[in-house]
Amino acid sequence: MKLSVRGEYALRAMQVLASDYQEDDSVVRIQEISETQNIPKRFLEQILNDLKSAGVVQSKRGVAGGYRLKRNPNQITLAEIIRHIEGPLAPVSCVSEKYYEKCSCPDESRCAIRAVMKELRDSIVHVMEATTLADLAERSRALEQQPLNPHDFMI
Amino acid sequence: MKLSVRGEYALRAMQVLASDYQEDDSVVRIQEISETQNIPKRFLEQILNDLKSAGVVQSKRGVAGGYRLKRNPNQITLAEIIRHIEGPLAPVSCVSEKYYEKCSCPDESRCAIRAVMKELRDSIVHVMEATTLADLAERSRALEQQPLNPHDFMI
DNA sequence: GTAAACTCTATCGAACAAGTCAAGAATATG
DNA sequence: CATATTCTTGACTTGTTCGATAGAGTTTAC
Repeated sequence: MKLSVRGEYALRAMQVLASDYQEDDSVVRIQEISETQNIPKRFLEQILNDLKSAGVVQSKRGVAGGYRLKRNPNQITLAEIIRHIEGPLAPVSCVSEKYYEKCSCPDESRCAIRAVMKELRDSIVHVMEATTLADLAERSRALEQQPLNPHDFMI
Repeated sequence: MKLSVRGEYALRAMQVLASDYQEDDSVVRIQEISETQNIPKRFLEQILNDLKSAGVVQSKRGVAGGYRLKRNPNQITLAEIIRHIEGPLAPVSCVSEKYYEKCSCPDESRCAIRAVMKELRDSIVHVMEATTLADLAERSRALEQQPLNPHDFMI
């Protein structure tokens, strides 16, 4: 049920771009993201490139180059990012809406596990579609202004 | 966000044992599970063995041998099975209750992504802890009695 | 005692994940 | 125009996991 490191990096990078998003053409360098987020630069290059082909970000080359979101952060959901980087959100592909594949069980239409997995899928998709990069940026701003919460050290 | 095939097989096998569960010592042969569920027999052996060390099932050797649940199906949740076979249910380990690990982000306590992942974790855990093998067996019985639903062919 | 079943350990190939590298193309700036 | 800076592209490495197979051993019903 885990997100890959790749997917996690993608979300972190997109959050940076979202927080930096402005209507003009300002871009953020890979290196800057890499340094502030502790993400290996070469690896991040790949990820941003994927997201470029996916139409999530756009890039500008050369000295003052870098990356920026292609659309307004409130138009980009976490679901979209993860689907591009990781594939289906569904825990098993026989309940995936976008990447459906038949499974090996004897009768899919009467499979109780499948019914439960459908519920699970729905709740995962619900969270991921409901959250946009704009939400993320806003929450991030809110968290930055709060003092450190000692509770967070006690997980 | 996917379940491994191993985890899926584990759930399917446990569902069989749950449907067959009786208070006496009756067991189900590996081969029978393997055949009805289309699971490679040798592979299933490994999985059942894991679940035996985990205390979920018990085995009986010899001619009339096989496997059975060690506890009543209503005492075994899907969460328990998956945790033993796959590890953490949490999408990232920095929000896992049972397998917490620090992540590489600059400030975990103020990480907006982490906050969202926590919500996601909670909804996943909620579904998986709420569902027991007894629930699964019951739903399975209910589904078997229904006629085929044409809607299921239109996913 | 023997055949049927599980037990345990080892191994395998393929795929995938995470990360690295190098050579190339575009561009702002002096 | 030269150059340093930055993205681009694609290949490559290294380690791990996944799914599966194999074989020798153990237990038990009959």
